[in-house]
Amino acid sequence: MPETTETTILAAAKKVFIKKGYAGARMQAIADEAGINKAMLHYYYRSKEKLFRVVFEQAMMGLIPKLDEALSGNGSVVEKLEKVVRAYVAHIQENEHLPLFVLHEIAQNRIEFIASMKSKAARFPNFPQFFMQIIQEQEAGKIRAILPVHLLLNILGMVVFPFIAKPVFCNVIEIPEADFDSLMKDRADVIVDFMKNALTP
Amino acid sequence: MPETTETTILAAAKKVFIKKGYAGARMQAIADEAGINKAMLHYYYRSKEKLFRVVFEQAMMGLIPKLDEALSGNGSVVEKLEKVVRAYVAHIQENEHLPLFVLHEIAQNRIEFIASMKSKAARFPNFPQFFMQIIQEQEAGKIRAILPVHLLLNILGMVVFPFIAKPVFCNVIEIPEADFDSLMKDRADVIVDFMKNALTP
DNA sequence: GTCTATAGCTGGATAGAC
DNA sequence: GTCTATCCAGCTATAGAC
Repeated sequence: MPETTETTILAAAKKVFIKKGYAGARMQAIADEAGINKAMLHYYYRSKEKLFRVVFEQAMMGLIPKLDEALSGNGSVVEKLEKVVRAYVAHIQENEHLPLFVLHEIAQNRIEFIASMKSKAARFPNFPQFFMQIIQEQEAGKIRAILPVHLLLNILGMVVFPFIAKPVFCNVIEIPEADFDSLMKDRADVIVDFMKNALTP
Repeated sequence: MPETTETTILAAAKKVFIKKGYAGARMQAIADEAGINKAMLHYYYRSKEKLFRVVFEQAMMGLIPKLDEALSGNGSVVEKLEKVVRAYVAHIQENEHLPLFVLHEIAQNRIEFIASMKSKAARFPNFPQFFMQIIQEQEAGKIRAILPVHLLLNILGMVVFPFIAKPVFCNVIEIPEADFDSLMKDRADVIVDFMKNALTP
């Protein structure tokens, strides 16, 4: 990706929006971060709203296709979920503010995102198919009974929560954030282990 | 609690702040919600910042002591965690925007909250003690090995995540929010079951 | 205590020179 | 394309009448 002014702005906007949220972000802060002038933001992206949409879309694009990559193919349910866990933990560790950003902005329903997302995303996960596979393995006695939706929520919850709760958690439990980070290095392994135990009949 | 103007304002402020976040909340919106005038907000609470602090503090007070209630006493680890799950699921179901609010605002570190919180909270959970109990039960072979911090994160993740992710989840998976809500009725049972299977040696 | 009116500022957006 | 200067709406906060 060449470093044009346009891409510099976008990178700066990502940083600021994802950290502060739409309402908390300031165009001035984005301009400063990009090392250029406020007017340029409007020259390239017209408005705060439009700039935000680009940032948000790209943020989602970094998440949704990862699910598809993990869930498609022909591994077992546990193998697929293990892929989900590892892919997300790794991705979030490199973008720590990302999940909270996405969750917060969607809760504000600033976005009617699914329509635009599904059409634009190169890959989109096939949930009905995956859920079916879960049920089949359960009927075959390979994994314990649990509604597929709940299983997915359990996994995603264990993956995502620690990162968005880090500041609260460190404060309440009183451990330094550095210690927390080093604990998180094993995070994927711990989740996979926990999941396997929970699902083994 | 008598319905004075002061309490009316606070209730309105809770509603607006928790739904929109600090940056997204408008004093006018709070005034409207309370059915009174903007000037009154300042008369009673001086500034947006000060009003926010009261709201935030009370929000945290609704969460932290619940942990203590569940973790103190003399049940087993699993029994205590089951209490945590049931208490939080119930509480969040009645305050659906609460967790995202707390997580988002703390991530913005608008709050150096632990100091003021620990001194004001009537009950504050004793984590070292609980973690010790976990280790003891593990050494006694009663539950599987897992670092106490990770275990707690797993449980809280499974509890909190579904509620904060509801809008995303419903959009991506394409199920109506009403269906999701009815799924969530069993949520506590599902988590408890999953946890027990994961922890049983 | 409660209201109306308004001050004062912040921040998104634009005009216009270069 | 990039900058400076500026407009104007929207917001917090206050003054002042009742």
